[in-house]
Amino acid sequence: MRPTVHDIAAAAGVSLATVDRVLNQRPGVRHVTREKVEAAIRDLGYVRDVAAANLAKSRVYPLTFILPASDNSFMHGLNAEIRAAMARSAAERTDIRIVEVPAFDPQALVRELETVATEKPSGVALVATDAPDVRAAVDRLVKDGIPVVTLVSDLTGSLRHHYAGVDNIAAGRTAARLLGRFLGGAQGEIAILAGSMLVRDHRERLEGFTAVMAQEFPALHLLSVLEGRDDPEVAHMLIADALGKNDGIIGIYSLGAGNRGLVRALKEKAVDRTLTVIAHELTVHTRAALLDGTIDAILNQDAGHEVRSAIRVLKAKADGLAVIDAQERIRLDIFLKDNLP
Amino acid sequence: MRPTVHDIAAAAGVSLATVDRVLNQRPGVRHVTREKVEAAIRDLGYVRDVAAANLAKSRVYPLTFILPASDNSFMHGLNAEIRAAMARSAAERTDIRIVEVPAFDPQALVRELETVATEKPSGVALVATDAPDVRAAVDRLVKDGIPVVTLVSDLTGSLRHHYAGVDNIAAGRTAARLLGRFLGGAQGEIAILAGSMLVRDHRERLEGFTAVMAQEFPALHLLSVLEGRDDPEVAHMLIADALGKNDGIIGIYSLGAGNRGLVRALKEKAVDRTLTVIAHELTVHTRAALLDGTIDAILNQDAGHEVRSAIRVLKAKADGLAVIDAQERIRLDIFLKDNLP
DNA sequence: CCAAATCTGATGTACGTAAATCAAAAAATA
DNA sequence: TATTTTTTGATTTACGTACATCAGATTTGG
Repeated sequence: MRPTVHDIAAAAGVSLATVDRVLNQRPGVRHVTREKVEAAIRDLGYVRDVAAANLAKSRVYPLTFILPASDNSFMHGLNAEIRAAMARSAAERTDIRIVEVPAFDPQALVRELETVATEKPSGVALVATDAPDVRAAVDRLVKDGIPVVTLVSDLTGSLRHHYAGVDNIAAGRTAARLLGRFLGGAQGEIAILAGSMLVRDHRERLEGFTAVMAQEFPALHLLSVLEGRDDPEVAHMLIADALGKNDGIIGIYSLGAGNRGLVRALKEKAVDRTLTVIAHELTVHTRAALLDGTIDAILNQDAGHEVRSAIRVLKAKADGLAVIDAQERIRLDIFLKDNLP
Repeated sequence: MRPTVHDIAAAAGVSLATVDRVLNQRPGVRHVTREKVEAAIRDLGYVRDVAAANLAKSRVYPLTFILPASDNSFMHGLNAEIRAAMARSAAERTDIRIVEVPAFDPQALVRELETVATEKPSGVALVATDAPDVRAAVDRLVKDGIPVVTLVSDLTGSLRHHYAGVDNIAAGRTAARLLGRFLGGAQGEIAILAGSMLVRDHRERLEGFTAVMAQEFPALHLLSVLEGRDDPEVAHMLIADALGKNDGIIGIYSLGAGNRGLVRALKEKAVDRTLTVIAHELTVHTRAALLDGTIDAILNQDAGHEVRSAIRVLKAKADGLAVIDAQERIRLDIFLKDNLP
């Protein structure tokens, strides 16, 4: 049997109340006594029974998720996964709130972070917009003792406790190698469709992609980046235009959202030519395109895993517990038509 | 606030004791009364607080893991992950026991399953050897009310509650497509190195691989399967021999273990030729080979995920709770040198 | 050395459920 | 109707921890 507070009290030769004061960092314990208790805790290998503690505290974890109000499949999926987690709130003792802020608007995000700070939740998860003010606001939250996890897009250089998302540089590099290898030794042009260079994850994907391309596949020439603003219509226009003007294009890397437009353009303009296409995020549209051969590979991040991981980490941090790192690593999924879930 | 047993009792107009009898399926409740209580449970949306219940029961989940006594990196890794889970036993209320049985020996496995049945654990996880007797033994366990999860290798057609492992047919198909695409339109021979055709997961990988190869890459000719018994020495010998005799080989698919031998053979015999190589399972050896370019892609199943998933599922089944399917799907990881963890 | 301040112990209640006991009520049987 | 059997209620203890209160002990400062 694992030791309880009673065992600690007996071993340290103090009362239960004193053990409790030490464990919960309440005042009124002399230094020497505190050390006696801590020694007993170490010796017996006591670990607080979190379930019992939470029961006694009737603890719930109020968690706030701050998301950009973007109207694309990925954000909708993320939203749905958070709602699914809300449905499990009772069992998980969470009380989850979703807040939407205008996308790509650092100031709005900062204001929201400040509002959230006054509510003192057990934890905050946010899709970070990369700006110094946001960093500062996050750091303030952390210094107030509130666990913070970045979701999907990281905020490097800030004090956030954890990042629940994929390594986007690695994603870009992987896309480059897949595209390069799939194209064999062929020579030609590569079109790149991004959402916006203002978002960190897209910038990082591009960075990784161009690095590997330059180093390992010099026969492939990268065209300048098309910014589709994650909008299917814009994406369609840009790709249709590019394919019409340039028949040297033999490959496409779509690193953002709005792939419905990309797929439509491909079906209209590229039936007669062989294009190799790599895209991000598995949606109904990209899935269908992968199956019918329009897209050759999809790189994906599992929003469900990201949300569940963020919640686990926030709860653990709120309790000062360790997390299983391997479990919380969000993996880059590579889907070919053969290994779709 | 979520409803408690007290609320149910009040709503159903019965006493706490009766609610308890209904909840824990104890005898001594008239049919009509039982239905009144169940109605109240539904109406109020009561869900038992598992943490409190476990606390009251001082419940632990005795779990038994049955593994083949195989001496390869993957099984060692699996073993290590189970031990890591044992280290978390206190917090997770588990009491995990590992039993090793001779590999590829259905009778030994059946005997062990029968022994385990007498111990009435809360759950059993096993790496299944595919045989009718084993299926029957598993079915008996299930009928005794003991949750059973197959690990790594499934036992289709049995009553096991869940399979914690990858889809090996999909894995084989994916390997085929990667190899085919990486080879461009080239023509040549493909060597296949397996552990043994007696193991279901290897058979399934081969099945998926040959299917896609035949259908989509007719220019590639598959050589007959080499069985390396998951042994590095045997694998080395077989591959070195094949490469020496046949210089039409342009690709290799290694779908089992013992890749240390494969890598050594490649470094000795294939420095001057360009081979495309796909292997399974990320280990120190395959990892190094991927980084230095000897191997082009690694397909992997995350043993840690499999073990944690098996434990979660067994606990949930023991409590009659639902599992999050998406969370328990074990994914096929595809590693290129760019997205290694 | 006494008063004040600080520390410690003893005790009780609570969290939500499990499980047991005994008494009382209701139903079934004779 | 009397008796037995079955069903239900009331109550208590327990799980391991949190938290509050009050009394008693010990340590400080003057």
